[in-house]
Amino acid sequence: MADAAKPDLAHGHHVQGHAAHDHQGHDHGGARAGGVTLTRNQSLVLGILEKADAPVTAYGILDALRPEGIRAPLQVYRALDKLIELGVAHRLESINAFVSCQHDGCHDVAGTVFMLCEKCGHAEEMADAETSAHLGALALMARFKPARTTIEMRGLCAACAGT
Amino acid sequence: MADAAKPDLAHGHHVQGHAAHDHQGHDHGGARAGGVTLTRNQSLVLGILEKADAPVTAYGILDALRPEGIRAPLQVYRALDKLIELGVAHRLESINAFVSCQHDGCHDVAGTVFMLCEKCGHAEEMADAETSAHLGALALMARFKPARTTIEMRGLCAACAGT
DNA sequence: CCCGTGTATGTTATGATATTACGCAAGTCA
DNA sequence: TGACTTGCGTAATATCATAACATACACGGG
Repeated sequence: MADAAKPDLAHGHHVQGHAAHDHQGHDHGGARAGGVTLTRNQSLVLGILEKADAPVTAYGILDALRPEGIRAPLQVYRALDKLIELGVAHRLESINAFVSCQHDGCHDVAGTVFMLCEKCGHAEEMADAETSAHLGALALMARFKPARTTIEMRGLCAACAGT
Repeated sequence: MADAAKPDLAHGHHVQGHAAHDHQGHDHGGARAGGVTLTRNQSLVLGILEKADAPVTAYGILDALRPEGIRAPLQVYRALDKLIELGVAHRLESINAFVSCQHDGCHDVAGTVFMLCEKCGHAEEMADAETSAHLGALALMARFKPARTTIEMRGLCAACAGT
């Protein structure tokens, strides 16, 4: 475990503007001024996602972090779960990959739309309030209580379509 | 199933109202009056999907069809690919499962919305033209050329939410 | 102070989902 | 006939995800 057993203060990543259950045991000594301080693993995983210019698979993250001492899929999946719960990362269901949130406050919006280019792999995230509203209305009509909503379009991005 | 193992000419399943490439080699003797006659494997797989009252995974289908002689995942996946291409089945990306189309002409509509109950497993399919239009507009703005669109809401259905 | 609780960690093993590679059979069509 | 296409069958493998178990640390109550 190299140096992972040593919680040497501050992990670099902090998450702000998050209005969920403000309950965080074990904050590893980070400053956490109104936000949440990520643990080492969470910070490492988020770092990979932010550095990447396209979605990354869990095993891709794992491989990227092996030098950092990450060895098992679970370590990655657990960090991802947390990051997603915090709203700073998203899971792309249709391609089994993950991206960091491109906005700041996605946790609030349920109508997050992804456009995934099948040629270059680029993922573009957008929030569309209207679509969100329509889906909400649709759910209401069906008396369905949505917890998580996935909207993903796969196709060709502007660059790859040559438009 | 019980009586499903008897392929006495005609595979039982025919698909109609489909406007795709009307090209079908190898039709196994089925009548095919304006539609498409499915092959034995495709018909078996579609049968499972139609009989189920919830989405079924590929391996679930495989297990269900072992008595019919289906032995390998690939046999199922190939049939599913074709059924999806024909528009008579859908893949639910967020739960890695498959359903038969609940309407008749889904192949035309890009705005197919699924509501997946996480408690009872029920999948409700609806077509929402407005959502579809909004997403289309969004794509147009981004100059994105969508090929396939996934819209899935997970949560609780009316019955399970106790509303 | 000690202990229960909650969260995070690390490891091993396994389960679940999906595809690649190869060869064969049968229909279509020039 | 021979090239082409579609579907089928099998084996092996690749990819994605979780279960089960044990340890560590912070917090707060008794």
